[in-house]
Amino acid sequence: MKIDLPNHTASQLCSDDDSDQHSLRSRKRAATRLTIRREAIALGLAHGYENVTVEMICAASTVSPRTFFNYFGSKEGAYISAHKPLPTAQQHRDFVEGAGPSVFRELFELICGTFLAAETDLELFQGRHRLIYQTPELLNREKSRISEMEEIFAGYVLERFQHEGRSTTDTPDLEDEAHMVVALASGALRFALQKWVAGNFTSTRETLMRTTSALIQRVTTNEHWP
Amino acid sequence: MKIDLPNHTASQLCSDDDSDQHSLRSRKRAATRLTIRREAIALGLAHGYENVTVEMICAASTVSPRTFFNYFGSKEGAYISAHKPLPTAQQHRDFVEGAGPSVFRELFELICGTFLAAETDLELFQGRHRLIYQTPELLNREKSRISEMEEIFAGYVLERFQHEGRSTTDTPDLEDEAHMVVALASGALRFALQKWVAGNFTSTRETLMRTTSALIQRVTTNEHWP
DNA sequence: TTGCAAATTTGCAGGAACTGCAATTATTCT
DNA sequence: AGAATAATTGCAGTTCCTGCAAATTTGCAA
Repeated sequence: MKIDLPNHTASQLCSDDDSDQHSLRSRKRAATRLTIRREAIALGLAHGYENVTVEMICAASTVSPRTFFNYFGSKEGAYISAHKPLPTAQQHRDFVEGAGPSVFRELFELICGTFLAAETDLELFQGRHRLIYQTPELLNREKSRISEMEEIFAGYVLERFQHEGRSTTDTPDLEDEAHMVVALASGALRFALQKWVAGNFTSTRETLMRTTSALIQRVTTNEHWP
Repeated sequence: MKIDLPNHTASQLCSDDDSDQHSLRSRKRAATRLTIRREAIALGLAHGYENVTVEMICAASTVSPRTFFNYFGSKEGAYISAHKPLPTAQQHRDFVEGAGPSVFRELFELICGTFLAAETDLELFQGRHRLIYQTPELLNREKSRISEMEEIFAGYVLERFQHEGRSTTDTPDLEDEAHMVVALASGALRFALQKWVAGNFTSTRETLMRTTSALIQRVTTNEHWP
């Protein structure tokens, strides 16, 4: 099994996808990857992202620069969230075929669920989050990562619409409608995530859901349409 | 007057801001800048962004590489939209103090007006647009540029809320609410822009407004809240 | 017009990110 | 153990980008 081909064109950064479970090899790889990430973030937090060189990171994690690039493909790669949190086929189907009354609520739950499930190492997550939000360049990357996710979820919403019997030929804007639903839900998620991080990861998902749902409602119903 | 300090940290790319009007100097600078942009985009369209080197661009526009970086600070700089289209103080005030019934509509008009007013050279605009949307790296930049704009407009919406008497202490989520309003309006704008470009810049702003407004309405009113 | 001051362009040296290639070392399989 | 496979590494080279100081151009005033 070859490591992470630098499939850089598609703005792929890297994946922690370890399809093998328990070979010495894959455990070692996972360990190395984690070490590099940790050192990278520690250095970034200590000296500021732009003052950290790949060489420093390598020195701190005792790998060669070449190996660093084998793993991450780019300096940023070591900083940007590893997982592309995709819903399971099951979650996907449930959402598409679910006929609940509120697309927003269900979409939000879907995203929430997928997103939170993916993050395992809280400490790493926090460090990365702090660093990203104090580094414009990383923040930009993060934002575009998020907007890639949004594309995907917009696809799901579109599927759901079609499953509800609405067709693109019938409603040409259907795709745009899907995108806007996602934009709104995503705004809500950003909000929720901020609360969650600010509150040190304490509040329950249920509480967040309630608050957020109220927010969406307020935004969209205070409006007097022309 | 010094040229464009490479204020690169704040993800500033460059500005075509020519505060002087008519000195030979500034006209020459403007011309050079335009030439470089044109050549850069032409080369990008011809060979693909990543296969174009700064040296090629320089050769095509007869400036030294060092001068290129004096102008644009980065390779991307020559490709990403130059203007940061900000509303005039007048437009800003009108929006903040306007008490119309639909924030969305007025925000959309504000953005639309500011945005379209800024683009003068249609041909350049089209070329850039085409190239950006076929180059992931540039698209990311563009997206983050857009989300910077969104920040700004979210600020305006917040001001408007406050002008309406709503305070942050009263409603802690007020800022988030502003962001969500912008997210929605921005989704609408993206939609509108796409139509506009696809239709070869023919449809009137009024038509777009109507279609878009209908879209927003559909998204937010088909919803049965929990 | 001439000559000085300020703005602009340029060359050069060098740092840092990144890639391809081939050699070396470590793991896995038989 | 020994062959097959995978991971790591070194090295040379390209490209982006920066600082600095010298050369050139332009604006302006005597």
